[in-house]
Amino acid sequence: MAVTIRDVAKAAGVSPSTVSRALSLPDIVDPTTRERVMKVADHLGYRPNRAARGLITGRTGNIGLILPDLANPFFPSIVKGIQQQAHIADYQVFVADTDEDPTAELGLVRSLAKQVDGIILCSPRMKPSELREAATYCPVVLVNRKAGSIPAVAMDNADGMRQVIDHLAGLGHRRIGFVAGPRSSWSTKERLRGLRAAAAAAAVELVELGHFAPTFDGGMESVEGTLIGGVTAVIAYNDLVALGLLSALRDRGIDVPSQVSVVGIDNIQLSAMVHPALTTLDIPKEKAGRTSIDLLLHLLGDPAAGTGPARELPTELLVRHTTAPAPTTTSEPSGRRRASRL
Amino acid sequence: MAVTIRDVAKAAGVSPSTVSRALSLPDIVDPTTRERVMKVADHLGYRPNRAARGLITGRTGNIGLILPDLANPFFPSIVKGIQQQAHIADYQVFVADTDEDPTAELGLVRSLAKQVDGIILCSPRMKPSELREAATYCPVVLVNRKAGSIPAVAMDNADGMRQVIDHLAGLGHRRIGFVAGPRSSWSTKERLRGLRAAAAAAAVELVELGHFAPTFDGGMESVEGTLIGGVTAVIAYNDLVALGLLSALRDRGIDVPSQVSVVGIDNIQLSAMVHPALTTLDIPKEKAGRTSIDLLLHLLGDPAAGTGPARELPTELLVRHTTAPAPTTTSEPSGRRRASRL
DNA sequence: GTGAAAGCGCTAACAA
DNA sequence: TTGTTAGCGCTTTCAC
Repeated sequence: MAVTIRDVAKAAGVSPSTVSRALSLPDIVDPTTRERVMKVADHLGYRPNRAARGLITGRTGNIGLILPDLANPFFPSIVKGIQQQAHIADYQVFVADTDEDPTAELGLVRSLAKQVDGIILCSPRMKPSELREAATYCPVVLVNRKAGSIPAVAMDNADGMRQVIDHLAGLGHRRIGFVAGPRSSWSTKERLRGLRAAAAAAAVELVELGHFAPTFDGGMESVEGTLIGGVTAVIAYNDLVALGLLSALRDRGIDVPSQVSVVGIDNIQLSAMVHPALTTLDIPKEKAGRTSIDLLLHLLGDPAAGTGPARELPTELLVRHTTAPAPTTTSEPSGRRRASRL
Repeated sequence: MAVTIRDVAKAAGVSPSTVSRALSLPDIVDPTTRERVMKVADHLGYRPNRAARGLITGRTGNIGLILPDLANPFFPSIVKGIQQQAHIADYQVFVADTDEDPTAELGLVRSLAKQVDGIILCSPRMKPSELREAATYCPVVLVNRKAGSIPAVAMDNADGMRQVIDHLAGLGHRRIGFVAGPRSSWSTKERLRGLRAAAAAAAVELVELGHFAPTFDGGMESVEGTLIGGVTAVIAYNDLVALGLLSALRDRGIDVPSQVSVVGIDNIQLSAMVHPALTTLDIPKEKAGRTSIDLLLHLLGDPAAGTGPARELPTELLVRHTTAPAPTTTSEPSGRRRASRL
C-alpha cells in the first residue's frame, strides 16, 4: 500500500504525531525536526490521506458544484472560475450536472453533503423550501439565485435589463419581445421583472413570448411566437436561445438585421464567433465562479459570515450588431446603425 | 453531528456490524432484521460516511477526471457521458481542468490519486513516461490517447482522416492544408499520420500549415499560413480552430465557400449552429465518456482487465456545406456541389 | 517540543 | 445469522 504517516515517522525517527504536526502546524515543532520530517516525507513521496484526515477534522477539503447543464457554455466558464480558486486553496471540486432536471438537485445535494465542506448551487431550479432544506445538509452558496439569507452571487438583473431595453429603445424599437427560459428559473423571473420595469420607464411595450428550454433548440421553437408577436426586437433568455432563434428565423427567410433585432444574455464565447456577432449582455462568469467559492471558503472559516446581502455582479451590454426597426413597423427612421442579426 | 451507524444500531436494537451488513450485503442478513434496520436508517436519515467506508475498504466511490480545457465544448460532452454512467454506478466525479498546461497534469494525478478509485485522463498532453508514472499512482483510463497497455478510448483517426480526405479529393481538391493542434497533442500526431496516408492514397497533396492552440484564437492565427499555402481546402485540428480560421478568413474578405473549403473535427454543437453549418467529422463524445468509465469500472472490479487493446470509436463525416475548388486553382469543374464555408 | 493513547465512522475478521 | 474486536490513516488531547 501507499506510504503512511507511520512510515514517515519511523524513517524520521519520530512519532506519528510529530509528523502530523510538522505538516499541519509547522510552527509548533522544532525547526530541526521539522526539516528532517519534511525531507523524509518528501523523499518517501508521502501524501496525506485526506479521507482519514477528514474523518477526524470534519473537513474534507472538497467542495461540490451542482449545475443544470454543462453543455451550455455559460456553465463551464463558471466552473473554470471556481476551479481556479479551489486549486489555490487546495480544494478539489466535485461537479454534478442535473441535465436540467430540477428534481435531481436535492438528491445530489444529499448524496454530496457528507463528502464535501460546502456546495455551490449554480442556477438551481429547486423551490425555495427545498433550497432551505439543502442548506441544512451543509453550507451552501448560490449562484444566479437568491433565497433568504443564503449567501449568493447573482448578476444585477435589474440594471442589465435596463441596459438592454434602453439600448433598443434608443434605436427606436417600440415593441420588444422576450423569450423566457424555464418557469422554474429564478433568472427568468428576475429578468422579466427587470424588463417590465425598464420597459415601463422607457415607454416601450414588452411582449412576453412564452417559456422555452434554455437551449439552442428552445430558441428555435420560440420562432413561431416571435413571428406572430409583431415585435421589431427580441431579447432572449440567454445566448443559446438567441442563437437558436436566429437560426430558425434565417430558416424562414426572415432577414434578421432588417426585420428583427435579437439580443442575447451571457456573452458566451460563441456569441462572438458567429457572423455577424451577437449583441449580448455580458455576465462576468469566471468572476462569478471565483466570488462564489470565496464566499464559501469564507463561510467555512467563519460560520457567522454569509448572512450578509448577496453579491451583485455588474453586467455590461456588448453591442456588436444592432439595427433600428424597419420603417414599416414603427415611425423611427432606420438610421446608419448596424444590424443586430445575431 | 450527523447520524452514524451506531445511532442506527442502537435505535434498531442491533450491533453496528449488522447495520453495516444490512446495507452493504443485504442477502446475508435476516430479512426481518434487515427490514427493521432499513426502516430505522431511513427514518433517522442515515447516510453512510463514504470517507470512513473508503478508509477500510480502500474504495472511495469517487473517480477523477482530468482534461485540458472545459471551455472547449468538446470536453463538456465527454464529461456528461462520464457523469451519466458514474451516477448510475453511484460514483462521484472530481473534475479538474488543466487550462491546457501539460505540466499541471501529473501534479493533479498525484493529488487526486488518493481520493479516487481511478482517473480518466482526457486528451492528456503529458509525455509517455509521465503517463506511465501516472498509471502507477492509481488505475488510469485514457481518452483520446493511447500509450502502451493502459486502457484507452480513442477515435479511429486513420479512418476519420481517410473520410475527410476522400471527401475533399472527391470534390476535386488537389492541395489540402492541415492546421495542426499543439505539438504535445497525441491527436495531432495521429491525425497527421492518418492524413498523410490518406492523402498519399488519394493522390492529393497535404500541406502542413503549422501548430496552433486548439482554440478559436488559434484558428484565427492560422489564417496567414493558410493564405500563403495555396490550398483550396483546409482541415482544422478541431471545430474551434475551424471556426476561428473561418472568422479570420471572412475578416480578410476571403469568400469562404468559393475560395477555400474548411472542414472541422469533433462536431461540437456549435458547428451546426453557425451559418452556413460546418462540415465536420463527428466523434461520439458522450459515448467516449461512457466507454471510458465503463472501462475504468470494469478495471476496478477485475484488475486483470484493461490490458486488452484500446477501444476505437467510429467517426462519421457530417457533410453540411462543401464546395469544389475554384476553377482557377485546379482543373476540376466547380460542380453543383454545395459550399464548405464553415 | 515530543510521545502515547484515544478515537473519527466504518467494515472485516473471527467467534458465538 | 449476529455480536465482538480490531483497525483503516490520521489528528488531538493529555502527559511528559
